[in-house]
Amino acid sequence: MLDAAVGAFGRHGYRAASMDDIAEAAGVSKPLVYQYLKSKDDLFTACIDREAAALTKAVLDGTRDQTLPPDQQLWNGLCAFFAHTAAHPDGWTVLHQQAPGEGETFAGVVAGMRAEIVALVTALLGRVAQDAGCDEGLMDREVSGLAHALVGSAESLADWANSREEDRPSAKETAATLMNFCWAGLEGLMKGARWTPSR
Amino acid sequence: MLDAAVGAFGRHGYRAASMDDIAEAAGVSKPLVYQYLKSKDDLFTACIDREAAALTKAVLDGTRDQTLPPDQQLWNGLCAFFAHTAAHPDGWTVLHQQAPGEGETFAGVVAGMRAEIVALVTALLGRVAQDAGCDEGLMDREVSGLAHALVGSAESLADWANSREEDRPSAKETAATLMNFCWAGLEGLMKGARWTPSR
Amino acid sequence: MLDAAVGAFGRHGYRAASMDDIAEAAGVSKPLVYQYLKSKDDLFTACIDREAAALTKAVLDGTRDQTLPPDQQLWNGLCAFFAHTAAHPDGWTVLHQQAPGEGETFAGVVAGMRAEIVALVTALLGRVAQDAGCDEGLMDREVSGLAHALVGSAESLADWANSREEDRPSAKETAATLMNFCWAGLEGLMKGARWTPSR
Amino acid sequence: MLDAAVGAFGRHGYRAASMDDIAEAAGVSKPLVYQYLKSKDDLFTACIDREAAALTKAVLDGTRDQTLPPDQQLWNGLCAFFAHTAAHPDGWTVLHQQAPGEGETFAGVVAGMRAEIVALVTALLGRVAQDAGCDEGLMDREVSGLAHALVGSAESLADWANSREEDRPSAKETAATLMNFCWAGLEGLMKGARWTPSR
DNA sequence: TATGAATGAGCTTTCATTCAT
DNA sequence: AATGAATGAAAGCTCATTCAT
Repeated sequence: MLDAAVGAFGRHGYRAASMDDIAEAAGVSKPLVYQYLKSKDDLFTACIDREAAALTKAVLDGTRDQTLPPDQQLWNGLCAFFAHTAAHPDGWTVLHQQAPGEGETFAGVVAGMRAEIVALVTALLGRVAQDAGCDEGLMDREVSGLAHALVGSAESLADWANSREEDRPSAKETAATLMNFCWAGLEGLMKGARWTPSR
Repeated sequence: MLDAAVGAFGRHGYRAASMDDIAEAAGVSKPLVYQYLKSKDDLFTACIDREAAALTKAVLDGTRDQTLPPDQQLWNGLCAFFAHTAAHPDGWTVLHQQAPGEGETFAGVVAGMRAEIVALVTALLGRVAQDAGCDEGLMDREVSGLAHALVGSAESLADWANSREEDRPSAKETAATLMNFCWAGLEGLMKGARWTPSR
Repeated sequence: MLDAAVGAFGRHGYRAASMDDIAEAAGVSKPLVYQYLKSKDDLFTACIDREAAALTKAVLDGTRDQTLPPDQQLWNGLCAFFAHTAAHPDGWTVLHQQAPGEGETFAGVVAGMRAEIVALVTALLGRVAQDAGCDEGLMDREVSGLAHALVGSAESLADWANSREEDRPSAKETAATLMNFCWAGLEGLMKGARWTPSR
Repeated sequence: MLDAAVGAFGRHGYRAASMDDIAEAAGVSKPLVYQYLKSKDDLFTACIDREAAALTKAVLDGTRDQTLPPDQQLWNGLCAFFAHTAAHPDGWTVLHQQAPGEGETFAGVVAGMRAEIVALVTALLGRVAQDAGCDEGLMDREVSGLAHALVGSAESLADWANSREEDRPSAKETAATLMNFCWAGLEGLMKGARWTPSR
């Protein structure tokens, strides 16, 4: 039933998806939906919770092996991320496009999930900095921004990959694109290389 | 009047913002709103159009000087982008959080704006590749993804910067973070350097 | 099961008391309720019937002894009435407050019960008139009104007694109040004494 | 519009009267009803308030002349009461049959009105006792019950008079019935005459 | 027999949208 | 030109009522 709800929400948005639609899509009657979940808000929250937990779990599972070098770990996480978003496009839409715009309550759940992933990336970048012998304190203020940039580019690529009707890139291809995009820069950055405007 | 509408939409979302709210916020009566714009859809479209045009113009103006080296041009564009999103937070919210989730019609407008900016970035990356003497054809398939990654990280950083209640980074600081994040990678990439999984 | 229903109806009213509430209060499942009584209407009717019959029986039992003088007979009936309404407050509420307002069908049952009691009182007043040697025909038109007044004051006193949280008067005290209130008047009336406006 | 609502509530009861019915009866559309009164509860409350105020005013106006002897004053009040209930049968039904059974909120308003009238009657009875040279303290405990009995009989007679399809008694006739019913008893009572069971 | 699970129907409420002034 | 007043249409939610076990 949550599947139907996620599908409806993902395709029409929170307000536009009526409970009738959802019930019909689930192949049940409206009151039954209300028997399981007390209100539309609760239903939406349940959807977000489930999708957020699933996505978080996928990424955490992908990055479980802490013995790998950071780039391999990041690569694994990205592959897991793109594989999951490709496998659950409606869930991804709900998380990325619908929930944040429908009020603080819903946005908060997604923000929490995002914060968890950002924290993961931040920790990973910290390891890179440490490996590079970089003064960690010097970096701290910047790392949060970098993590947000990395997560944002991954989100954008997930949308991009999902939006392709044909010739859709695989999760690994997308992950490779992102690694190519950022890794050299990050590694260099951790060694102190910085880009500065010429004047 | 559009200002009031953008404010209401940005703060409450498309469905949650009632025409009463908007009219009141604009200090006019509801029928007057309908006299200027035929329907709520039209009003929202007008908002999106205006905000998208303004943001596009800001970025294009920032990158007008084609004689600059690509990194300087990108830097200018990013500064313009972050300055604009910081100066028009409601507009940015409407474009980034509300419009895409409220139906194809609205999403299309934003997608068009995004495509324009992606095209700009793509062209810029093409110049980099050319400067690096890289075989352009070899890159083409990848460049679109890179451009989307870059745009996505910029969007994410705009949100991140706007969400900071205090110690909010300036547009230049944010742009610097992003340049640091990606430029070394992009430059190297154009010279053929690639990240590959070790196994 | 009817007890639970009467309790629920008395406390929440006919519409506000849901079948779920009633079934739960009765400690059985909803379908079982429907097996015994075909519908909510039937259930309510059964409640009213039972309560009306019980109240009528109590009053009739109290006034069974026709050999007593009329005032003693009335006194006995009132004691029985107040004792019953105090012992079955929910039933009394259902009869007095809920049923009359919920449609002709239900009101009819209560009206029937009331008519029966009014008839009893009317007969009693007839005996008083006869004893007083009063021309019965002269009275007839008025007696019905007097009986209604007497019944109404009894109903009002029942509510009043039940509504007292503390220092609640006993059935006999309440009956005495009512006898004091009306008996001298009735007796005089039957002898021809009448109150008339001075102008 | 309140007229239509009072009519609908009086005829069908609070729950059974749908907002559609009320709007149609008022000759307007449902949203208009909501523009004037925020909710069904508010609408019902407004009806009760208005009817209670009107009835209270009628009775108070009838008993305004404090220079009259108590029986005349009571007579005037009763005439006003019966005239009003006969002129506004739906309002009377709402006050007497619907409101008390539909929740504490509504019952409270009616209880307040009733308390006001009971207080009026109580004061009146106090004057009678005083005129009779009766020890007032001795009476106090009983007077409240007497006042409730008197009010209850008036209510009952109002229903009875309104329920007559033909040969309906006038307000004065009804008031006379009630005065006959109670006045001799009350006057005697105030002089110390009491009815007591023979054993 | 007795019930968990399910639903048809209807009610309150809201909102985009339009007259009539 | 500009608005107070009004409405059609639809959504969320509840409840009496019934299957299928």
